[in-house]
Amino acid sequence: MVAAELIVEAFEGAGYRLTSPRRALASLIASRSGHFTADELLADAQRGRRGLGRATIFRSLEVLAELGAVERLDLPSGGHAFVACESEHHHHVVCSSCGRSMEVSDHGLDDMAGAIERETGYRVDAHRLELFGVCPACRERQT
Amino acid sequence: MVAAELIVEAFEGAGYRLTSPRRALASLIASRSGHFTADELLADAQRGRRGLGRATIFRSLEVLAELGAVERLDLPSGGHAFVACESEHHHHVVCSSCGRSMEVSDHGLDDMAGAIERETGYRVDAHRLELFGVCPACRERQT
DNA sequence: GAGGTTATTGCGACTCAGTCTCGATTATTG
DNA sequence: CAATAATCGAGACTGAGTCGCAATAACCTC
Repeated sequence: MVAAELIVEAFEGAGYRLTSPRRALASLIASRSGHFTADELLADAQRGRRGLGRATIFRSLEVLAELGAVERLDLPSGGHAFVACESEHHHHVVCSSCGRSMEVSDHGLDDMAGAIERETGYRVDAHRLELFGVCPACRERQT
Repeated sequence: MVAAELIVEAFEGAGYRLTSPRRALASLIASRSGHFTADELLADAQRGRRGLGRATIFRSLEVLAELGAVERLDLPSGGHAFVACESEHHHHVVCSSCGRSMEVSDHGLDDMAGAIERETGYRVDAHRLELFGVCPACRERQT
């Protein structure tokens, strides 16, 4: 859950026009906790009878991902989802039961990347770490 | 690059029938270094005029992924690819220039997962780490 | 505030990966 | 060798994501 303004500002700050579809999208994203797929947003948009086109959603999500306001996740199922982000470089733990996610800080992953560079000779440019598990609330409910 | 036998044995050991399409697939995979997509294998199969059906390739790859003989990668582009694996739990560095990949060992990722569990309260069941960069050979070629 | 410029939108057609169905085939077991 | 059950291949199908294009609307300038 992230304030809609953060997303609006991301567009604005990067020189994109502030259109009403983009505002609508921002508030849709803000109203979601946890991760969401493009199609979920599309469904939300139609339910709230705001006319948000399919293509627009995909295009905006792509822009937001580039700007770092949103991150694309690869679910274990092979599907794609998104999460809204606040901080710079980070990773997510996502709950496989309720879909909610939390950001986690880097925890020495950079050191690890360094060790791997030395070990393999590769120059490591990018990494992706995704953690899947069960959040405290769901754990409690399970027991 | 992995011996075709390893893959054949994976099928065999898990009680799957040893059919000729599966053998063919094993040798196609073995003949590849680096990662490959299902469609690349399909193309290979047709070029070598072995009749391997599309569905069969997907099905077998799925089985192999379950058996751990192959791992599914999510490329930064959003596409999916596979790599043949030898060892148990590990991760890959993949070269964004030539596609070749290497396995890397765990390097304290488990400790990290533990730290994250303590920090967030999540129980972490699975993680995925993918590293992208440039391999030594390609680095040399670049300069 | 009007007007021009240009980004953005939405629609629908399209692509492409991956899945499903089902009749035909074939590895295994005895 | 026959029976059985897994597997195969072809093609129809699905669903995510993209593209082209004409219509619209932000933003800038005056």
